[in-house]
Amino acid sequence: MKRPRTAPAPGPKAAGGASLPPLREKKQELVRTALRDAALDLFLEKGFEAVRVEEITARAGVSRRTFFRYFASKDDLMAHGVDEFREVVRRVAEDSPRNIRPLELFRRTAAEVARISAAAPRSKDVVRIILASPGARMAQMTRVAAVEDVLEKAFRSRCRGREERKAAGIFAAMTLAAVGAILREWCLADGARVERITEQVLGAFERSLAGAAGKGAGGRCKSA
Amino acid sequence: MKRPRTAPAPGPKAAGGASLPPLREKKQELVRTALRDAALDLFLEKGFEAVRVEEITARAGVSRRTFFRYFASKDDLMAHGVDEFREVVRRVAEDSPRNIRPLELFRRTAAEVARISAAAPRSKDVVRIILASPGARMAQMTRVAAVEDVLEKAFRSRCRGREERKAAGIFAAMTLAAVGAILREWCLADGARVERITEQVLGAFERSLAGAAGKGAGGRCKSA
DNA sequence: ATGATAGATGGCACTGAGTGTCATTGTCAA
DNA sequence: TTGACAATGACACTCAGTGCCATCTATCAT
Repeated sequence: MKRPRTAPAPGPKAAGGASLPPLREKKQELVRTALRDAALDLFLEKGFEAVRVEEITARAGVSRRTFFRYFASKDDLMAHGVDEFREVVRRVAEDSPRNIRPLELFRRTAAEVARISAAAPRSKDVVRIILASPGARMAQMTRVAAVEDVLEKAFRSRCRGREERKAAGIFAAMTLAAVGAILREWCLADGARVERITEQVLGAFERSLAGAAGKGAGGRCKSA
Repeated sequence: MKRPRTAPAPGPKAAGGASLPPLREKKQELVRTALRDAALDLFLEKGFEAVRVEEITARAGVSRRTFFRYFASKDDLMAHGVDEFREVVRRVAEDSPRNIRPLELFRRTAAEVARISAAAPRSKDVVRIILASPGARMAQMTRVAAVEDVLEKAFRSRCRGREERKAAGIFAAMTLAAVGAILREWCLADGARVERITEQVLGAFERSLAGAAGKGAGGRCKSA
């Protein structure tokens, strides 16, 4: 559990876009990736929960204290890049016509977030770790929840009535779950492109939603 | 974060359904509810993250060590009764005709889980705490994830093709998100019955899904 | 170049969650 | 009553996370 006692942390200049001397920034990035690579390797070897911060820092060659200047917590390592999803989500919502149906916004957002996720460094390793360790899954979800709130707002503005806005949260959760399903299949499928998997999963979902007979294997039509 | 170092814990006879002498069981239940009530009150007063276990045990009149014999963690307090959802989900799936569409199973499961949740002791307080404290929300999600896995299996058996089964996870997440939305509205709505809120939210969602003009307020028909 | 400055690191001590162990107390059944 | 066993409290311990400060190093003005 997070214990947000007081201030954020002194640490490296927070990487907050602000201009920073070149060599310093280079070194920061070096330490950050060393830490992250060491951690991901260890998570793959021993499972997320079995790895202590001390082991990570030992492998990366920095002190325990320095670790917490780069990452807020062990969980934070699993959430790398998740924060930028907030912007992605906002952008997709803005770029989409104002009057598309929620289901269409769902499709676009899920596809885009999945695309970005898959392109991130060591993305398959991250998925593998999450599939293997419940703790890692939780660490992810903690961060993803913040994205869900932004997503919910986006969906709210696409729902017509006051009543229907209450369902925006369901669309938001659907979207993130779809991303999860896509990434999982993409990780298991041997070398397929994300775009293909995305169409496959999203298509399957929409067919199941409609209840119409799909073109897929074993698709018997059975009226409810 | 959970650190599952070794064994579960010695503690009270684990409440595992096994027959236990009457007086012992009574006392256990007394301590458990004292602990839970004290915790919930404190969470409402100060927010989930600001409450230390020590404060809870002080108010309940037991030692710190005893707390961890009744609850695995502070988070565990927020997940009271969530575990039984697994059984509820299984039961709903079994009681439903084999050939209903996933969307119908979604509706039935969400409605039933929401009904059970609302009937739990102090359920509105729990929702209130979750709405106020991000940490409490996470604590819930951690446990709910286990239910999601059971739910996913249930949905998988309702999806026709091998391809469509890949979408089962999306239905599972949808369902739990719907429960969350229902409970939130139920908590905000003044004294309305859960059943009414359930119909409202689920109906709104399905209308939004179809994109057809609903009967609800402000439902203009707008073709995409 | 050189020295002042600001940022980065490491070490240490501290809080708080969670766990193992054991002596003590209380309940139950014979 | 007494022996077996469950529950409790006290203590010590591990590990995550944080504040503080001394030290080191890159940057920049002179």
